[in-house]
Amino acid sequence: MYWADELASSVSGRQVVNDSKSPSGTVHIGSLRGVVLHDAIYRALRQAGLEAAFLYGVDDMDAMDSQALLTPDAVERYMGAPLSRVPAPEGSSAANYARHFVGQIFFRTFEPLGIKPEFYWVSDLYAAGRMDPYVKLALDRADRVRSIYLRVSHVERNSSWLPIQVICEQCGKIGTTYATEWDGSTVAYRCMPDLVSWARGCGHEGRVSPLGGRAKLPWNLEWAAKWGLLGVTIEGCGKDLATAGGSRDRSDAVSREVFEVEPPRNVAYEFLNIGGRKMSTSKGQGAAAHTIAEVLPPEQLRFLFLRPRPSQVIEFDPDGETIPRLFDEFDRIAAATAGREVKGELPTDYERLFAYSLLGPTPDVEAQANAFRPAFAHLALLLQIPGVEIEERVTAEKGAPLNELERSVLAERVAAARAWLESYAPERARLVIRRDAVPDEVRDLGDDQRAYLAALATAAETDKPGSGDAWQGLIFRVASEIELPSGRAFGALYAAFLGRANGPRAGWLLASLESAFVVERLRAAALATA
RNA sequence: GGGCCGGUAGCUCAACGGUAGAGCAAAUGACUCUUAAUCAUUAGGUUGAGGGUUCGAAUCCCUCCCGGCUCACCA
Repeated sequence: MYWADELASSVSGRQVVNDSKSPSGTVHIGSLRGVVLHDAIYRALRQAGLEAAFLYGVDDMDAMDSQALLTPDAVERYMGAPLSRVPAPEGSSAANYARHFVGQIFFRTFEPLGIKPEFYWVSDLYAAGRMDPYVKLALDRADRVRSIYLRVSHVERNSSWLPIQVICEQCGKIGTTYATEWDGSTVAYRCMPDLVSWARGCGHEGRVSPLGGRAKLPWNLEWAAKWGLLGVTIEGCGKDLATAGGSRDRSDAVSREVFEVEPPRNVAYEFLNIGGRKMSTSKGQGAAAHTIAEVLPPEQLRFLFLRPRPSQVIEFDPDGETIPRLFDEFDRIAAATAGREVKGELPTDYERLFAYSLLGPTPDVEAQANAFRPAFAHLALLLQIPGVEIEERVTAEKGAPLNELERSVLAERVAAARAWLESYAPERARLVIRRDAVPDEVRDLGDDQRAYLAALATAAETDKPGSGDAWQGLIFRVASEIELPSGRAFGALYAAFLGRANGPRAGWLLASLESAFVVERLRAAALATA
């Protein structure tokens, strides 16, 4: 059974799926794995007939800890401040930094993926006082929190330490304060210049109520508090958090022992590596989500994430043949789902995989499976030949007019193929007509092939073929006249015009060029000596 | 040092106790019409290493090797 269906069949009653994201730094493509996974779980629950909600929280009370996207003069002032209070970059209409980056960039990638969770902002939960009961519990039971840290993660906290981060009343930073002395209504705090390496506190000291949005819980407690407040029953996390003694273990223990709530079901998922390396937000490496999204339409992106089990690392190297193959595999699964015979093995539960790759919540699986999908690599090739009418060609391949769905699939793929040719396509997928000079590769041609080129030039002058079809016919006719196998004939043409052994449908290629140039090149190549 | 996940054909992966498989790549061949297509054929593996359990192990157990991540701060 598909893993998400298996999970859905093992629970009962109303389910609340939650996922969250800290909006610091860039959003890279790996961040989307969690989103897509949670969406699949949500859909699996609904399909199993369960009542379910899908929440997505933005941790915008977190301190700004990435200066990559701040202007130099803003670094000193805002590093360490809550993301909800850092201004949005110049030119943005968003209310603050968090809303700019998550709202303008990340959320924009949700909609196209067909993912529609209920969004909430953690700063709103605090400001509305909804987190207050958990803040109080955490402070009242600070000794338990400390002992959990020690027992679960072997982290020893000073006995005066409190599980709360106050926003400094003077400088507005949250990452730099250290709080002590909870008296039931206020805590004492100091804004430390050197508490953390990435931000500098102002030195202010005071007492303040930690309620109503003036302070936040540390990460592990905040996570557990959200579970309790929102009644979360299922929440996966990346394997960096899921390790023994790691964040998840700590939050689970806090949830049970401090807030006395059973933590949600976990689904630990692996990373997406690009070229063998982890995508890192803080180091700014790795493709941003929207960059990959240009080359991979939503269904293929979902497919990429949903095909392996969550525990499997995804090695995604957008160079080379990876992207065309992803399309091909998707098309094969689509064909199999439609009941057509396909070559090779199929993943178990391929129909489920296909359905979850489609945009939700209730896609028309049958129509999608039956839709005609032009091969990606072939489209990329056609796009590079001037004068080719793509839809006409694709319609001819299908042998019937495209329906509306197929036309939108085609448009999507044409855009993706264009983007791919500009970014990731390897040299050998790029087509360059060697206009300047006869390619060196013609030296490897045999005498029979040279004779063929000369004969074709002569025939072309007589026949004046004006279309791809006419050229294609002539190519075959001349080959058969001099009894040259068509494979050798085509090889000669590709060498003469592209400097390579193979290429796109030759008739169309020649038809796209001026006939004078074609004839001249055929003669020149025929005469080239070895 | 502890933990988690992984190591199967050149590459990406499947099989998860019952004769090691597929896709792509490669090689060969076919083709008067999608010649980067399609079709046919071939080659490619002591399943990281070594032990154990079993009638039988890629699969279960132990040890080791290699890779990624993680366990201190922060999230």
